[in-house]
Amino acid sequence: MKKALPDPMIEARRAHPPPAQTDPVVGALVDEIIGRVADKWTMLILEALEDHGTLRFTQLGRHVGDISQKMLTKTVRQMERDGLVARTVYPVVPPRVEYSLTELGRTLGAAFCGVWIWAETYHAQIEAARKAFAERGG
Amino acid sequence: MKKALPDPMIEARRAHPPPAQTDPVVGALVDEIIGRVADKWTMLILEALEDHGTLRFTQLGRHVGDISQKMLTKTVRQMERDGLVARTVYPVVPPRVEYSLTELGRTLGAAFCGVWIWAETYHAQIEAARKAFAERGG
DNA sequence: AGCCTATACTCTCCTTTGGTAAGTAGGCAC
DNA sequence: GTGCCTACTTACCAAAGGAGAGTATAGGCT
Repeated sequence: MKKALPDPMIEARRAHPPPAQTDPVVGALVDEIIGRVADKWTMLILEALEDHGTLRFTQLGRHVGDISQKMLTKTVRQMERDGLVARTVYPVVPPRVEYSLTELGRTLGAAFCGVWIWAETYHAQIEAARKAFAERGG
Repeated sequence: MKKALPDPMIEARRAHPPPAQTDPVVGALVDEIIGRVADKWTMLILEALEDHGTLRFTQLGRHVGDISQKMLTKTVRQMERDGLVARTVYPVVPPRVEYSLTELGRTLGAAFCGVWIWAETYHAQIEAARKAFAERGG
């Protein structure tokens, strides 16, 4: 499907990678995106939609877990705005709204996949580190 | 949305996990870890230490960008607690404190690597999606 | 002696963000 | 009529986070 639009700056950077360093312009842009995408609720909603496909508002909330309706609405709207989720409204009563990942959302889900695997793999080490930290006086 | 009354569909799914699916106990644990690790500052600090190796407090802050000292202190301490960064204090005046990634931190950095590549690859599409969203009346 | 500098915080105040609980719309079953 | 269903809003309050000033103190300069 939609191939990544060739970004000349990124391509140039990849062709001549400075000592493992990003160029400042792209770096700033990327940091901005990271700031929007790297939050708890975005990641959890992404996971829920990845695992269960299309979901209605309330179902989505249940799968995410301890999220307030306010944050669910807000986060999902932000994700829609960023082209990560598709929101389909059926004009019926009672209302019916379905959420699913777009192609772009699925690529992000794939990117985050490594983080989930990491969490699954190392959560025991984190617990251990935390205990050690507490014991030497945090 | 707090208590999540037992949803029969969810329960059924947990009883018979589809292939390549996490078990609910580990899943909850993982979600908790995601909640701690998936925040803007943690990711940006991780990136800074990955790119530049050992850094002192003020240098780290400069590399991260627009972070307040309060959040830098807090986030870095949390990361130390979780075993992601090592904090070395030299008892000299003026004070000197060095931060670097632990082995565990480096594995997390590697896991997040995919997200940075995603952001670099797709930021143009996000901008486009946002513009389209605004035009059809956000 | 007195003063200044450097660094890694910490503290106080204030703004922004997020949670909680109570609406709201409106067709349908009763 | 009453109540129910669902996907939101809204009002209010608590918590998180930013801005800027303050702290400690060895060494250098005057």
